[in-house]
Amino acid sequence: MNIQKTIEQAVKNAVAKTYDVQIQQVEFQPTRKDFEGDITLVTFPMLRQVKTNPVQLGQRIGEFLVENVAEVKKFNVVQGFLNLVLSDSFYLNSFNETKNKKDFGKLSFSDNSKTIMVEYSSPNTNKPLHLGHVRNNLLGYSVAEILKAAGNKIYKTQIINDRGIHICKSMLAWVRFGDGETPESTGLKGDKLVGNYYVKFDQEYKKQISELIAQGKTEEEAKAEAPIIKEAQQMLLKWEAQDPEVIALWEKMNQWVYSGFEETYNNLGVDFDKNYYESDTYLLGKDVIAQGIERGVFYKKEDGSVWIDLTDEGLDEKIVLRSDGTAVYMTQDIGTAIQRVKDFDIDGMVYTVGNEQDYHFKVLFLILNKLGFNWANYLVHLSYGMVDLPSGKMKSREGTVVDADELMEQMTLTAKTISEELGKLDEYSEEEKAELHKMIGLGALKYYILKVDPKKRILFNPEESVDFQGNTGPFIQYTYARIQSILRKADFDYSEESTIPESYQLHEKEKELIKQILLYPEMIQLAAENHSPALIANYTYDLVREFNSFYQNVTILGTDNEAEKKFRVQLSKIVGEVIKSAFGLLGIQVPERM
RNA sequence: GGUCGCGUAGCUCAGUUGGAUAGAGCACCUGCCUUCUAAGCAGGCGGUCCCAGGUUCGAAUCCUGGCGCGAUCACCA
Repeated sequence: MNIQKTIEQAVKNAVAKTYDVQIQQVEFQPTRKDFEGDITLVTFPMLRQVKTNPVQLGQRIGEFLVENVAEVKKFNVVQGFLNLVLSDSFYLNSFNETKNKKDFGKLSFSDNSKTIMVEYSSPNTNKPLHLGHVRNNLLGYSVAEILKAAGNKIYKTQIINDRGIHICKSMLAWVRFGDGETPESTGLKGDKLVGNYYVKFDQEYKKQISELIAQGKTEEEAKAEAPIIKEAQQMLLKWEAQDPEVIALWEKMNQWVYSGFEETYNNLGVDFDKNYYESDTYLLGKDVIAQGIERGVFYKKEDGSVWIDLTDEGLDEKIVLRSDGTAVYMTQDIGTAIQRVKDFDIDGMVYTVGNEQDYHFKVLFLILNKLGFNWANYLVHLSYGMVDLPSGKMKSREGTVVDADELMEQMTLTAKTISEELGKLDEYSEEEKAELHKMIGLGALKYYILKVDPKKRILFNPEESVDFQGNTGPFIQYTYARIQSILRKADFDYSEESTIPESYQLHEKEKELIKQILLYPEMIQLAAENHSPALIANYTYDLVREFNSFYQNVTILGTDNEAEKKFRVQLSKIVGEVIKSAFGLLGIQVPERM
């Protein structure tokens, strides 16, 4: 069925017959552009078992394949490389098969599918989302879509960090300096309003620290004794004691933040099946720790704190419960993981969290493993590099962040400017134009971020705007729009089977396009295995580059051969479908015109 | 200091399990809009794949040792 498998078997037969040797591995690679051929057999590895020279071996196998495998039309041997030329009819047949497939490239849920929960975003509720969150969101959403396309059942989730001292800081500053401000009264997005007070707290805190230092305190003392920080700590205690007033304030301000986040998520085009809130889960895990002590996984120190010894694994000792019995981050994550498996009967989880937490997740997975959960083997930390600015790390408190909403706004504006310069959309209404500008602006942003290998860090320079030409989202969207234009202009029925004759000689560009299309299914699998949207992005770019070359070198509607015309329209249509499908996996929409 | 990650063209990035002369985009230079959308196409310029050893028929890729950048090593999250 798979052509490579067919050839592989034939190669084994050829070697067995000619040299009486059974070979195990047959190595293929795509033929380099500078040589004639579609698929190349590398003969060097076989020379260990077969005693001959590479050229002769290639020659013998080549002759055998041409004789015995219908799809192999001819061959040439360059050094130890056997380049095989496949017949056009093979490509035409493959093309016709994919043409009729519904969700070409995607697998549906089956017996060997897994149910996986993908966690991403997971923000703090004390400040707005910034570019770092944008990368996280885009990655998490896209990986979820890719895993789904690879045949898995997916739940998207986030854990919202809605409690703790940082939230109390915003709350306190609002009480102190807020003068009753609300999103309604100021016209500010809720998350922005609350974020302002987080900054305000920090300013006040710093002021008090320097005052105390001026009075003769050490920096450490000043940091601990500043009245405002003590007050925030008091507030946290009250929160934990369920003080009605504090709880009411907390609920009110969190609500502001949530509606702000919702707007950002909507604009970004990401969604979640289930939200977990830290205020619900932060106590989870304690029972598990207690059981773990009995089973000897954890041990208690004299002061009452509980630890796990991971020195055998080359790691350190790690605390899992404080001496006062309260939970730490790790306690909570253990509890939450177990809770999720209970809630959704999942086989595994993907945590989209920055690489600064590599160590944490290594430890978490190890602990869950030692606790004996078999699903612990299916936990993945989707670790990605930080997004830095030329000036260094982004810091919310110091205001050196690229705000998510502003960034999207900016991208949309750039798209608008370019679009208006080109002026191709005169028949569009203002509303349609606005929608398109957003689609293109976000396409540029998303592609820009997703095309980079997740584990690499991104240096984002706000001064140099994201490109709209070359290897970019808009270039790919543009190609899609071009294809749709052709389909609109094709005033004949191209839906049925292509009637291209067996003898048809495929144009080189047509053949390259079909080759690239046929790669799509395995690319989805590869991207799923590697949790890498970048593979999809780069694949799509290659496809689109190939199509544009075809488009500009081969006439599609201009040919007077009807069968050829129909075939080329169908080919264009499939390319469009693959672009749309692949971009869907990246969370990027495609336009009918642009 | 220990651990983990990264280092490829001026810049941003690709490079499958080790394979042929290391590829794209941006920028710069040449051509191409009376013909399917020029956000495009065709071409040019541009490389010590961080350095040094090693493994092998063959290394950007694997191993060892350096150098540089980043992260992490809290009873923070």
